[in-house]
Amino acid sequence: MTPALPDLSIRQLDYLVAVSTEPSWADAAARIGVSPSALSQGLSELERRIGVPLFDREGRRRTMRPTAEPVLAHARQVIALTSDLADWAERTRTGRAGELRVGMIDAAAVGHFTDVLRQFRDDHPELHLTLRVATSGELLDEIDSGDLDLAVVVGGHTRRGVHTESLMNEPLAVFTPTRGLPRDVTAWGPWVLFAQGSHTRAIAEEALQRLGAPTTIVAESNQPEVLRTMVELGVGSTVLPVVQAGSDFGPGRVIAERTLVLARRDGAAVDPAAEMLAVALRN
Amino acid sequence: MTPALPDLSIRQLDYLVAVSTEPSWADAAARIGVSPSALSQGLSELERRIGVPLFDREGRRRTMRPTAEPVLAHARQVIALTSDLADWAERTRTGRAGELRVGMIDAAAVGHFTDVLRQFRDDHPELHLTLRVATSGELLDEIDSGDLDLAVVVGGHTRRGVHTESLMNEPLAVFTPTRGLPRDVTAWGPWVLFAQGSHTRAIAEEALQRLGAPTTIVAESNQPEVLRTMVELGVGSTVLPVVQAGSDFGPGRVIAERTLVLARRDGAAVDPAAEMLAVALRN
DNA sequence: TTATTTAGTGAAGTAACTCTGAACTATTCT
DNA sequence: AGAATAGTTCAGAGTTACTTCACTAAATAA
Repeated sequence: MTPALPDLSIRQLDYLVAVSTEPSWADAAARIGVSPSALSQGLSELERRIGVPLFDREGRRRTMRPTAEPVLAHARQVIALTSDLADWAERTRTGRAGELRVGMIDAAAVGHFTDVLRQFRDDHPELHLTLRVATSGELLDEIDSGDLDLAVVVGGHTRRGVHTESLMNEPLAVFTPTRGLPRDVTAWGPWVLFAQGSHTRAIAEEALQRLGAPTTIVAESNQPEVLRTMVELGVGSTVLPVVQAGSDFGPGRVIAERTLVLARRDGAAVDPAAEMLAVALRN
Repeated sequence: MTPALPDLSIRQLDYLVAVSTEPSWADAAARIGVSPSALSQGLSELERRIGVPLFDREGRRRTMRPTAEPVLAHARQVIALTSDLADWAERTRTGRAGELRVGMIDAAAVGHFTDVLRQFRDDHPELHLTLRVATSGELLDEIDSGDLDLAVVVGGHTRRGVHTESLMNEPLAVFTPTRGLPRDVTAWGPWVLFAQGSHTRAIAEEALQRLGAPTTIVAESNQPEVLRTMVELGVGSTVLPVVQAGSDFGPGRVIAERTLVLARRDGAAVDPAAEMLAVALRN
């Protein structure tokens, strides 16, 4: 059991330092921006709480007694520490300090938001920003567990405890081997698609079914690079976000769209840095 | 102009440390001796004043976010410092630390209060006690200027700004060369007395005049040792405090008394150590 | 000396803060 | 599902800290 500490406030300590620095108490009060009376009462209260006489009285005037030196030293030190803390807080508030853990699906990281990320890094050189690229599902898990502060993922997932906000709609298009896409929808395919379990895969399949196309799947991968290569090899057609199709294919036939959303932990404190990045991502 | 510091109180920092230490906030509140509600509100206030989010909300529960680590470190440090200060205050209050500057006239230092001083030194080994022996006038000047915390001097002086309190009455007696004191008062003398300006000298002269004795003065000194030697050499008689007469003379004839008083600077804060010594001096 | 200025304290009133207790909500345990 | 646990919010009361104003002691000017 610790012997109850005196409840000193920064303000009181500041009073003490002020009267030790300024020529008169009135000056000290003025510097702090408080009435002389408040200063007088505040110092009386400080003296009372510490329980050791700090001042001698010369008539109506009080002068700091030498005994009070340790208290003054304490005050200076605590004020210096608090000043450092205030600096830290200011830097954190303005995103110039701290850590920010961001997750993005590949299309966002190397497609839509590359420039935003680069700019943000430049604007906040002292901020320790880590970027993790993974699937929406993984990223959402990490948001949920608190391992990420913020993520850009494919919308449509519903995760308890994760708050999402729509960022943009992104077209998904069919890309075929160089010979082109048949007029007859039932002649489309076979398919090389994102792996089972991927939300984008589900959107693609659903769109194909809606159009009446066959959904024979001959290969799967979560890497768009792999899908593109397979298409080039003639293994089949694919459905990809336009931004990930590359320039080797034609413009592609848009058959659906997916939404990219900003995901944050529900109820997580609004990290100032995270909020700034969020603003940047919204354009 | 310093950028206004957040007015954090020790109490709030204590809250933060408590929740970081105890398994639950309820436990933390209990340890501090405050209601859970107060803890909750106090931490919200702390967060608000620092201006940086410190907690994440898991539903209704708040958990400290890693970002808050610097704040926690700050809190620990300030509390440690304050704890040291509280220790110092406690030691100062109980006279186990600090400095005490005492003045005494010779009769008090080596006569009446020798044992009190020795005892006090033993009781307060960590207290830095300095003893200055000088005349009442000099000591009172030093009390007045703040160079002494407390002094034992001869009463009857009136010094503006010095508060005195009677400690004891002390007999002054006539001591003569070994042949003894004449019956006839007018045959007394000549005298070897304390130096002009001494209050005791004035008391002695006044008493001799009142008795009708001649006041021829043949030698002066403020050192009782010198006066005694002169009496032994037959230069004359003296008037001394009984305690300073030594054992070479007879019991002496008491003709007056002087008062020893405790002198302290008027309006000076009551130094705890000084007060303890004052108590001891009063017996 | 007496008047004036200066520095600081004290009292009353008010605004801000901080506590308690009660009601309420989310989470966990059984 | 129901009970127990943990923590929050709200309202009200008590405390604290500030401002203004009146006052006193000391220093300075006349």
